[in-house]
Amino acid sequence: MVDVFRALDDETRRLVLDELSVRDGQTLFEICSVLTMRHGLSLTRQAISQHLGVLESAGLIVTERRGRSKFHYFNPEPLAEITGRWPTRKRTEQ
Amino acid sequence: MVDVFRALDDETRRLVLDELSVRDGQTLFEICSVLTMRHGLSLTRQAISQHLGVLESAGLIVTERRGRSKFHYFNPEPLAEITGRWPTRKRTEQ
DNA sequence: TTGATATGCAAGTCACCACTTGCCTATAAT
DNA sequence: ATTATAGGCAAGTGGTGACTTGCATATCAA
Repeated sequence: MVDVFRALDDETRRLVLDELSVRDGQTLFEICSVLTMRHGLSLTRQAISQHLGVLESAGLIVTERRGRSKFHYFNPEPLAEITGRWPTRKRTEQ
Repeated sequence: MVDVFRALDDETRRLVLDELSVRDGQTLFEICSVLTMRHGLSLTRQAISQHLGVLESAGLIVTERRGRSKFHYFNPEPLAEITGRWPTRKRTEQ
């Protein structure tokens, strides 16, 4: 089990969420190629797969398997743990 | 320079922000004692000091020195980098 | 000035995380 | 059946982050 803060503390994982926000439901191979093409990342498929595992463990993505493909969907719900924990604007000075 | 995601990836630092949200402008010693008393942490003063340094480097706290005391204030502005990066609710299915 | 208070700096240790490598499983196509 | 595609598992490595320890600096009180 990985918490949302740990999951977000990695630029590669944040880029994965960016790309799923643009186009939801991509496969591992699609995510690999888009990270390579659009962000210049040169990571192995296994590295990306491990990142997806972390994101799924934190609840930030949910997956659906069809045949030999596995589709990944962005789930923003865990982000509420961050937005709800602290006030977002400065309190009035006392 | 530490980014906001790195800074938040530590429960001790998150607790510091919690406590500053409750009572802003505490000194290092005050933060140490409140973490010990209310959260059962047994960390050295130096450990807490390093955490405060990380939070300040990320812009999440600002400090003000008066005499031999240094007061720490919570600054939530960097949190906007998180809340603004991804949609907070699930997109309508296509 | 002497001592106590509040904080800072720097080196060292330990554990964890990101990444790679190598091999394996399952589904689909020919 | 054989081959290719899509993904999974596990061990090993390198680097970094959290924490401690020891010493130093600065401010205030007596």
